[in-house]
Amino acid sequence: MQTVALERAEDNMSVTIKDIAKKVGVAPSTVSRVINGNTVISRKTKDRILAVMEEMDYHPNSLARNFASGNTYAIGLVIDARDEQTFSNTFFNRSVYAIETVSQNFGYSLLITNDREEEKQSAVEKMVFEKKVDGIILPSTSAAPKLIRLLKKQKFPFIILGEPGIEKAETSWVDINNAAGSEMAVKSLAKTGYKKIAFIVENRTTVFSVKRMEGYQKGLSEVGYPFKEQYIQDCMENTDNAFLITKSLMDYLDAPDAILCGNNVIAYQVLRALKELGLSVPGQIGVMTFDNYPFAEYMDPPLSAVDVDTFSLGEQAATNLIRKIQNADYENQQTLISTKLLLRESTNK
Amino acid sequence: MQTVALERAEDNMSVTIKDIAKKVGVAPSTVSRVINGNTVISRKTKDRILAVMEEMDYHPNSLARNFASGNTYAIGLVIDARDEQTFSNTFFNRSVYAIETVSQNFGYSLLITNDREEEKQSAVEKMVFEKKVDGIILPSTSAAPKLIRLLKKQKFPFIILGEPGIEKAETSWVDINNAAGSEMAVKSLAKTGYKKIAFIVENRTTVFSVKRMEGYQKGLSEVGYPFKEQYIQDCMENTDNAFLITKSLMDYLDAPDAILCGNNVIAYQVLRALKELGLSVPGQIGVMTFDNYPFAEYMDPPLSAVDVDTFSLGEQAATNLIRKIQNADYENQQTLISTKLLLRESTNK
DNA sequence: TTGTATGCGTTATCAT
DNA sequence: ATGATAACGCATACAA
Repeated sequence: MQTVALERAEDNMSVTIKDIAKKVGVAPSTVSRVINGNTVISRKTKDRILAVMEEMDYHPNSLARNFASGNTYAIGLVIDARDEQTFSNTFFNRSVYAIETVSQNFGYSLLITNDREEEKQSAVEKMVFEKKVDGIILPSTSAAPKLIRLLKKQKFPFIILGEPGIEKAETSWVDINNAAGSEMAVKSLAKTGYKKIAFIVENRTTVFSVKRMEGYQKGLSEVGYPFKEQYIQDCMENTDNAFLITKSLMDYLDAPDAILCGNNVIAYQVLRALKELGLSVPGQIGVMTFDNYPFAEYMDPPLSAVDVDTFSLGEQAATNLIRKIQNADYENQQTLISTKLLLRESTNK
Repeated sequence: MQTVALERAEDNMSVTIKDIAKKVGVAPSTVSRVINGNTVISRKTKDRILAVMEEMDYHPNSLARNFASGNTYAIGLVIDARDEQTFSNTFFNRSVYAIETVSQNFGYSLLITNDREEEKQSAVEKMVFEKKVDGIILPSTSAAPKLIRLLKKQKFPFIILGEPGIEKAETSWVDINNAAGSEMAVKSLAKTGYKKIAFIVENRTTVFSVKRMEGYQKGLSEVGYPFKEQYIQDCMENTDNAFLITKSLMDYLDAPDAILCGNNVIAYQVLRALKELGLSVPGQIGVMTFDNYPFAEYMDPPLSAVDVDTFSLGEQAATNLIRKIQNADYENQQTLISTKLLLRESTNK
């Protein structure tokens, strides 16, 4: 009869396993077993229970479930709130999308927290102490030594998004293979015939930037090009600087014939500067950029790009984390996601 | 003594209010009352309890708290997964940032879910049925009649992000004042001296697009300009089309002298097309765009823009939702966020 | 102001 | 394969 369900609904009381049990004539524990499905139940009772659950419009109360089991079935994603930009970062957001997708597939909720300092403890520490999630994904910029220490001490599952500056071998992390990315960029440019390749980076300090510079140098040496200090230029976090940097780069006696850019905005400024100088791309100078979004292919000319698969990045991170949650002995793992080269007009010699 | 805390830690068992109570020599309920702070407790016992909590490194178990109280202290943000773009949408992401900020301030966690269809019920319905959150924020694109009906029937707190197509008056929602936005754009262009203003929209179907077109027409009539059908052009969701659209627009005998664009990418294509046609901006034709990110100010020339404050959007949504959660009688509310005009070179007559 | 007792809905540990 | 029952940690109604 639908009546019971309706009465419940009117009273605004939820149907519980007890109600199901009573109606079917079994013990609540039997109903619980059916729900969890990890015990063998006779086909007959199982079917009857399922039918009644359907009939009474039963939905397990996750609050009670979590409490009884001690799991939250949620993972936490930490956002580095020191710059609001994170959320505006398209690449990061593809990762978030991937993380959400994987979580949902595994039956986990995704909880997002900005890593701000509160009165005494950070929001992240709070998540851990109060058991709000079963594990966390941490951007490397938020992976402070203190936090890492806490997580390890509590044996709290976590994975770092981006190669960390510390404890590289004693933590799990996932990153883009930045070194390989710029190496393949240099090699491709060289193969096309460019001889003097400059690199304009966002900064020289972050791990990913350092890796990219290493890969750049490695690429040069592998194709037998000399490394020139002044061919690496630093925007110092202000991409507007790329405009003037380009102009002065092209002022050198020994000016480059190709420029590799750390991101799309830098590339945009480089193109503007070259245009002002009356230099044709790719005729007189080649331009290649990291990141294939959002404007790379709309630029004039369309930009060749080192494409970075941030979906995979998030996917790997989430998958690894959930494995760790479900298996405490799961070993630490470091993963590098390969980059891909998208050749477009801007490097067509 | 630290000993107890240490033993606990070694056993990997958490300190509970019972432990605190025993140590202090009070009843667990007294400890509970101190934690929740809504009962009057004698200064003396309160201080002793707080001291011991500190000493034993106590942290309330949110699983137990939530279960006992019946609240999750979490709000759900639904993402429209039908396009992965949502996450890549900078404007949307500013809203997310705001929502997270407000939630955290009120002590709520933020849970993000893609609105995909699962076996039988959507992820959103699941959140509601299984009491995973206390309320949800729903993009208007996900506000299907079926879901709205469910939410209302369950008296489940929710708020819609973007003016919904249905039940406008019987739901709470927050949106950008799109109509006023294009109206002020038209008026500003007219005031500058532009006489024939075209409008290239993403589509003609979504509520926000319809509102913008209404505002555009209202603006025209207020400044006494005639409305011409062919001055409204539709990209049909493919912004690349804006390139060809612009070319054919300028082919008319009665070609426009200003173009208002639905977003940055459209504006970029418009600029490209005008450049190819050898038309100077703003000399021969003015260009203005909705949205001030990310490239509007870097364009050549820098683009005037209707700036849309998506941070406020999210802030309002979250604030209203939490009020609703905390006060069941809180009345439905419809909020429109004002737009702002950023005048740059592209409309300098 | 504080203590006692009960219950929240489920899982898990014994039984049988 | 299933039943009975004890937890889980906290909030709260009722007593005192």
